[in-house]
Amino acid sequence: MLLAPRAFRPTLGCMDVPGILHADLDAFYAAVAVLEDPGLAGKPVAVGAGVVLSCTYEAKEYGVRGGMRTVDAKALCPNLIVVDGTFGAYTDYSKTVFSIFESYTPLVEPLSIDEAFMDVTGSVHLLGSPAHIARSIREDVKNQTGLAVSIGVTARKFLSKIASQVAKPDGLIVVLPGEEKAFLHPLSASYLWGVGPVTKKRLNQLGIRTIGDIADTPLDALVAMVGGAAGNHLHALANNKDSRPVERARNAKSVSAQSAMRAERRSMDDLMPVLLRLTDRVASRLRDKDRSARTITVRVRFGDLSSVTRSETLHTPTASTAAMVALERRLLQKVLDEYPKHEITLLSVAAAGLGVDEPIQLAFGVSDDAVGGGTPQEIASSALDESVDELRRRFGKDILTHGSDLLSGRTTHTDGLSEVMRRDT
DNA sequence: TCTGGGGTCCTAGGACCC
DNA sequence: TCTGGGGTCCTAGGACCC
Repeated sequence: MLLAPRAFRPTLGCMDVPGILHADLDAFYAAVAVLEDPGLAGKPVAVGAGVVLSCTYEAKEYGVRGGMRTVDAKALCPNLIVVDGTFGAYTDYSKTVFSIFESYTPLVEPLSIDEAFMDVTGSVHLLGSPAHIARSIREDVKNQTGLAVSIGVTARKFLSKIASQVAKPDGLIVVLPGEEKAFLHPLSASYLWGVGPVTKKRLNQLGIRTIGDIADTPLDALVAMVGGAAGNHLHALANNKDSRPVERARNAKSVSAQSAMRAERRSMDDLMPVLLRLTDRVASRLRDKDRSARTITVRVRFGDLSSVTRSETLHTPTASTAAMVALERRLLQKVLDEYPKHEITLLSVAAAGLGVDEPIQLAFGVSDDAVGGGTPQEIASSALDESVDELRRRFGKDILTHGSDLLSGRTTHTDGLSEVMRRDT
């Protein structure tokens, strides 16, 4: 089923062409490490401190895998060269690769730093068949960066992603219409997006091993096994149904930071510096993007790897380190009180319910009524003065001291606001 | 087999409102 | 006052992905 990429066939109509590509850089971090230090070429190399983020195919031959502890990887492969993953070249390579993608179609959907979907259906009449385009992209990436990229070409997103996995390393697989199920059904169920260790085990217990087995299982039986959403999802994919379009980058829905630590019982005093550091990371990333968050979550992982989360949703979004830390401290205190003896191995904070920064919404939200003409800036300014007065009336406090920050879209005022609203509830 | 950090989505129960 | 139905929001936990 491994098809050689075909030559450009102008007779093939657009509608018949499988026009969705999934491109995945091979062993990205490790490959970049080798490019940055050519002395590493041909050697078993792993990138990562503590755990293996990525490793070369030479290392994979020894059984080294991503996610492994580096000490375990060394045990498998004594010659393994471990490179600290902190050098900053990754994003440069990634940018170059994505700009190559975008030179073939504007419809590029990034999945991560080293992976993307592309819909090239609209480029076919200019650039040739999708298979031809894929081959061309692989050459461009190789020539301009030295990296190998594997590509799957089919008519559906999930299928192209599977095809690129099967194509690795440094390969190209094209699955033509009509041949999808023949390609898909013999593959292990774990190739499907959404089948991880737990679901795989559950399916195996019922004798379901391949994607074809899933396709042959009645939908209601599948739903009974793995739940409504997952059951419907897997059943559809196994039958080659996936109508999701390729979409350009979406905005993130949450921002988080975490820090692992030695298993030890820790007090609030021990944890506060960590909490502050993590929160500052999250809050400043929010501010950089001019966004703010409503739901703040604290997660604690214990020595036995179980974990608990505590969260709270504010009335008003915030991007202030101080406001977030104050809330997180309360949530963390709850956990410490509830689990007085547990050792703690990880602390994580997350901010979700992200909105565009509130000052902008506030300004234009009230500018419709009660405001006369003027420049946009003037309209926004008088609208803001009104809202500020309204808030002062409601809360009876001088909570908004940064009027100019409001206008400039900074978040300072939301800090005071959310703190007042929190006390209020 | 549990070793890091950053994410998404789903489920299920409870509170609350109409 | 009790009961029922329907909808939304919040919280907590879990699976999965790169």
